[in-house]
Amino acid sequence: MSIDDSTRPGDAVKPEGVQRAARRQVTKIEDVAALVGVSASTVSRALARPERVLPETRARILEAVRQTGYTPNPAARTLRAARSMNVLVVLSSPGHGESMISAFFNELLMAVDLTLSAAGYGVLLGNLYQSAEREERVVNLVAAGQVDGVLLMLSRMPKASGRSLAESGVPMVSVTTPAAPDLPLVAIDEEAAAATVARHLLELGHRRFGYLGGPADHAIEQRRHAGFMATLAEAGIGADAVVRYPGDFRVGSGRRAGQAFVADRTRPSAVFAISDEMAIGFMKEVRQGGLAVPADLSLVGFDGIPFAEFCEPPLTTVRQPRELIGRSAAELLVALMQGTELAAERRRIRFDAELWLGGTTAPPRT
Amino acid sequence: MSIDDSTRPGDAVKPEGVQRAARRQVTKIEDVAALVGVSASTVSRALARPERVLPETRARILEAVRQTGYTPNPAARTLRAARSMNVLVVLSSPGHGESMISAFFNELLMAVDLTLSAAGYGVLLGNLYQSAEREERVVNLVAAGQVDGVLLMLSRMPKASGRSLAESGVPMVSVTTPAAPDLPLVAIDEEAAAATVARHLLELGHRRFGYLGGPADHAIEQRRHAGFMATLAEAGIGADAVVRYPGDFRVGSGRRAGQAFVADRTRPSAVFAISDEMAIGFMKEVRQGGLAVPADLSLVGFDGIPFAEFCEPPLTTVRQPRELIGRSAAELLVALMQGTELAAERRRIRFDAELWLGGTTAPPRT
DNA sequence: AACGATGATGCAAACGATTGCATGATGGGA
DNA sequence: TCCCATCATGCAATCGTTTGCATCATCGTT
Repeated sequence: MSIDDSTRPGDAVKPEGVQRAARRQVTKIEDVAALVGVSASTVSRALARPERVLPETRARILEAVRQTGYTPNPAARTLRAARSMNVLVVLSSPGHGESMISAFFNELLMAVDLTLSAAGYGVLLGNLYQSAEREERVVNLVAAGQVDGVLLMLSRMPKASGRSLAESGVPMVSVTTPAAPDLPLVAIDEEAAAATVARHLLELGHRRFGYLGGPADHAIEQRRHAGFMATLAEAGIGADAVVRYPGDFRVGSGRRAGQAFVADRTRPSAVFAISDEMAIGFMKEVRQGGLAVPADLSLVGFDGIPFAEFCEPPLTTVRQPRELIGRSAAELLVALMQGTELAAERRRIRFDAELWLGGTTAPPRT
Repeated sequence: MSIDDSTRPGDAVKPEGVQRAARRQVTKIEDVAALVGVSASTVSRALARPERVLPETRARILEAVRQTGYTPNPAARTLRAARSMNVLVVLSSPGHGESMISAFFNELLMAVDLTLSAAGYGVLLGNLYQSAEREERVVNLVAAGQVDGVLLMLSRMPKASGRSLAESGVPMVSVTTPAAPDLPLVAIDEEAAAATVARHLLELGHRRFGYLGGPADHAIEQRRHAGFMATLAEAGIGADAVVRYPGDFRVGSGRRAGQAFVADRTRPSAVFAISDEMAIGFMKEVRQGGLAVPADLSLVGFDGIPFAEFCEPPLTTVRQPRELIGRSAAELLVALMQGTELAAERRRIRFDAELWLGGTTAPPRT
C-alpha cells in the first residue's frame, strides 16, 4: 500500500483549509473492521458494549486495535452520539495577576477531576474572569452541546444575552452555596459552620467582634453572616457589638480591613474573616501595625486552605471537606448525566465543616 | 397473531442509545440558510471567512443567526475541519489530598488561559497524577486528534506504550525547563536564577550551605543545582561545604528536611530550597525546633508564589515572571498551531527571574 | 419436526459542518 | 462587441462513528 501525499496538485490557488494533522496509519473504525473481517458496527460495539459481541470476536478486535494503534475519533463520536464525554467546570477568578484557581477550589477541582476522569469524562475549564464576554462564550459552549454536564464553582448562575445557563437543559451541580434555589448542590452547611466560629469565640470570653465578610449579594456571605450573627444573638449579643469590614474573599481586601482595624481605637477583641485569604492579609497588616495575634486580637478564617497551617501562628479556621465535596459533586453529576432519577434529598447534599484550632485565638485581654 | 402484554416494547430490549439533549429550535446551519434564502455554504463562510461573502448577505445571515440563537456544532466542525480549537494543558500533580495545580502553575495557567481563549481556543486539563494509566489516556487523547496543541507543565515528555507524545506531530510548548532538547520552550534561565541566590548568600557572608533540591533526574533540579554550585565554586566553595537534603518540591519534603536540619549539630548557616513550598515547610519545622529565621539561619525559596509574601517573616525567593511566561508560551503555541514557521531562537524563549528580598536572610551568626 | 426465543452480526442512515470545484453574474480592456 | 478576470454563491462529497432494524444461525421446547 503506497501513500503519496508528496504529489500535491497546484499551489496556484490558496485552499481555504489549513493543513491536516499528520496522517496516522489506521484512522477509521472500518480499517480495523476490515483487518478482523467484521463490520464496523461490530467493532464499534466491541468497544462500547462488550456484552453485545461474541467474546472471541471481541478478543480478535481488541487485538487488532492494539496492533494498529487505532483510537476512535472523539469528534465523530460526539457528533453521532450527541455526547461529548466532557464536563465544563465554571469558575470566575479576578483576572490578570491573580491565581487562576483559588486555593480552596484548587483541591476541590482535583477531587472532581479524579472522579470524573475515572468515569471517563474530560474536564474543560471555563473561567468567566468576571467578564460579560467570557460569560457569553461559556454559556454558548454549553448551548452548543459541547459538554455533557456543568460543575459550578460559582454562587450565581451564568447568563448571556438574557439566556441563563440553567435553560440549556444540561445537567448541573454546584459546589458552592446556591446559585439557584433548586439546583443540585454539594456543599457544607454554611450557617452551622459559621455558628461554630461564634461559639468558639464566645467561649473564650469575647464580647465585641469584627466581621470581615464578602459582597452583600453573595450567597455565601449571607449564609455565613446569618449563622454567625444568629449564634451571637443567642448569647445576647446584638449587631451593635459587631464591627463590619467590607471584603471580597481576596487577600487584598483582608489587608485593607487590617489597616482599618489598626486605625480603630475602639477595636473589637476578635475577628471572623469568612475566607482564609482575607484572614491572612488581615493578619499581616495588624502585625505590621504593632499588634500581636492572638495576644491583642483573636482571628478566625474560613475554608482551611493548605497554607493556613503554615502561618505563624497557624490560622484557626473552618476546614471544609474539600475532597469529599469534590468527589460527591462529581459523582452526583455523573449520575445526572446518565439520566438517573434522584430523590430531592440526594440532589442537595450537605456536609459538616469542622473548626480547626490553630494558634490565632485566645481569651481577650483583660 | 396473538396479542398479549408480555411484549411491551419498553422493557423488551433496552435501546442502545441514551436520551438526546433537549431539542433546540434551530440546530443546523441549513435552517439558518433556509431562513435567509442562501445555501449552507454561504452561511458557513459568512461565519468563518467574512471577506468571502457579500457584506449585505453577511449582515442578513448574522441577523438570522442572532434571531434564531443558532450556535455551530463544535463536534461537526471538528470532525470535518480536523481542527478542535482546543488545547491540552498537561501537568502532573501528586494526587489525593493535594492541590490540583501547584501555586506556581496556577498563575501561569491563568495567563495561558486568558491568551488562548482570546485566540479562540478552549483549555482542556490533562492531569497525569503520576499514574501510567492516566498518562496513557492523555497521550491517546492527543493521538486521536482531540486537541490542536499541547502545553506542557512538566519536565519530561509523556509516553504511553512506548509511544511518546512528541510523535503525535501536534504542536507543543513547554513552560518548564526542557522536556526534550528540541522542544519549543518558554522559561526562565534556571542557572542564572540559582546563581543570584548563591551570590546573595555569599555577599551576606555565608560559607556553609544547605541545598534542598528535587529528584536527581529532574531537569529543573539539575539546572538550579548546577547554577548554585557553579557560583559557589567561583567563590572557592566546594561541594563539601554544601549539605544536600532530598526533596520533591512539595511542602512535606521541606518539613522532613527541616527536621533533619534541626537534628544536625554542625548545621550550615544558609539554606537554599528550590521551591517555595519546601522552604515554607522547612521554616515551620526549624522554628518548631527552636531556631529563628533569619537569626539562626538564612533561608531562600524559589518561584515567588503569592503566599511567600505572607510568611512571617516574608520569604526571600526567586520570583518567576509567571504571567509573562504564560502569555508568551500561549502566544508561541498559537503561532505554531497556525502553522507559522519560526526561527529557532523564537521557539526557545528565556526570561530573567529576579531575586525578591523578603526577611529570611541575614549575615551568619558570628 | 416445527417453532419461537435468543444472540451475533451486518446494512445503511444519520449526526452537522467545511470546502474543492463548478456556475453564473458583472465589469473592464482591447 | 468579445473575451477574460473577478467575485459571490451553490453543489455535493466528505469527516468517522453510532444505532435502529433486518438477517441469519443456533438451540431448547413441545
